[in-house]
Amino acid sequence: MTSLDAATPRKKGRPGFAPQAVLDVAVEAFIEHGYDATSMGMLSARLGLSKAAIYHHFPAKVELLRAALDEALGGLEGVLLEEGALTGSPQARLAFVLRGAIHVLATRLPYVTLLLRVRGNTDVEREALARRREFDRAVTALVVEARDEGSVRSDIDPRVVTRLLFGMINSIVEWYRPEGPESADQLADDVLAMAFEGLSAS
Amino acid sequence: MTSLDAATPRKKGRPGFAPQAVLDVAVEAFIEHGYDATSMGMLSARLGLSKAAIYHHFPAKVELLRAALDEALGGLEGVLLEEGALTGSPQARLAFVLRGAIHVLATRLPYVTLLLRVRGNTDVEREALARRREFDRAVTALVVEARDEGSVRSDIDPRVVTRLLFGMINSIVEWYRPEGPESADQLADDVLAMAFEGLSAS
DNA sequence: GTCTATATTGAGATAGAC
DNA sequence: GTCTATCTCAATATAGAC
Repeated sequence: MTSLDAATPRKKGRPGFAPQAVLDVAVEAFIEHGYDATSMGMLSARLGLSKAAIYHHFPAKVELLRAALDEALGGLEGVLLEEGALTGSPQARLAFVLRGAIHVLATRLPYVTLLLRVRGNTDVEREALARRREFDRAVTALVVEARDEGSVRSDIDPRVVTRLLFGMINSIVEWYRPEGPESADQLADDVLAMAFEGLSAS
Repeated sequence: MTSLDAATPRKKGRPGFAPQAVLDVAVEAFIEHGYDATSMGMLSARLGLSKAAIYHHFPAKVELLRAALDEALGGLEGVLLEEGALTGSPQARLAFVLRGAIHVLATRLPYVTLLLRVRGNTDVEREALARRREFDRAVTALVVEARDEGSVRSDIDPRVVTRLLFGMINSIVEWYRPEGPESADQLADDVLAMAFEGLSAS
């Protein structure tokens, strides 16, 4: 996954690269330099592969971006379909979705990191932002439900609440490293504690 | 400031552009497309000015970036030097600094937005990130003081607390617009309420 | 499936006239 | 202070051999 030897074994004889290996290297570079500032030449150098060979796996640079963003969005959207997001009290469902989002973020860190850097300059980016907005809308709806139920404060606009919640959650990509001391579960505990109870000592 | 007629009046006869007008247009473009992906040609088109004329005001593209980042960092660093950041209880000083950071963010929105997009690919960016880290360190020290005082929860690592706080605060640049309905003071009230008291209904 | 070689476009920056 | 014209280099993408 991180190295040159492909994760998926090849079907035929040739050694070569799995598309997944190419994608992972590309995502790493996109995060480091930004999508636009990353040249196919840089990818080819990192892969030890010619530019032309990359075009064999992905027909255009933007298809690498599309595949990566889809990986992130699929994960987030999947959380909304899980059991815990559909049954239980609004507060419990909200907590489940936030925890799920943190889990996706931790397990698909590079893909989500890239998603959060996208600004909507190409069609692929705009489609991704639209899907992301749809996800946020679903979470805002949960915040509204929890507020109506009385479990969440009602003195702040639910959209602002949702934005601040995801501001906190999304910022995790800036510093969390899976190989570090903190597990994804511990991380989620800390974030949910800060989100629901706040900074003040109880 | 936002338009073609310069803010600072020219010393000599020629009309021309104030450097500040060039900078503001550049920052807008850097935010929209990213620094690397913004070409001097795009800036020249937006300004209605030739590329060569831009080089008259700023000797290189990266100097535009440097000036913008300095604007943001100067504002944040200034907060730490104000009266309220130096006197009072740790909790009060922490709240003052967070409120001040939100105020800087709202009043220098484009500059801070750009600062938050910087990834450290050039020397100018790395210097900016170092200054930003120094600011964060100062805030972390305040969190530690407030924790020792007993006013801030002690079950989460102060560095994690600070990162989550600024994750929330920094995310404001993604959606806050000064011309919108919410004033900067209201915004700060909401953010501090969420930060200190959390999402749960009291 | 990978290579070398190349077509074509646009980048940052400069020269020198006005 | 601004212009046109241009230098040099690197970008995406393709052609065609192996």
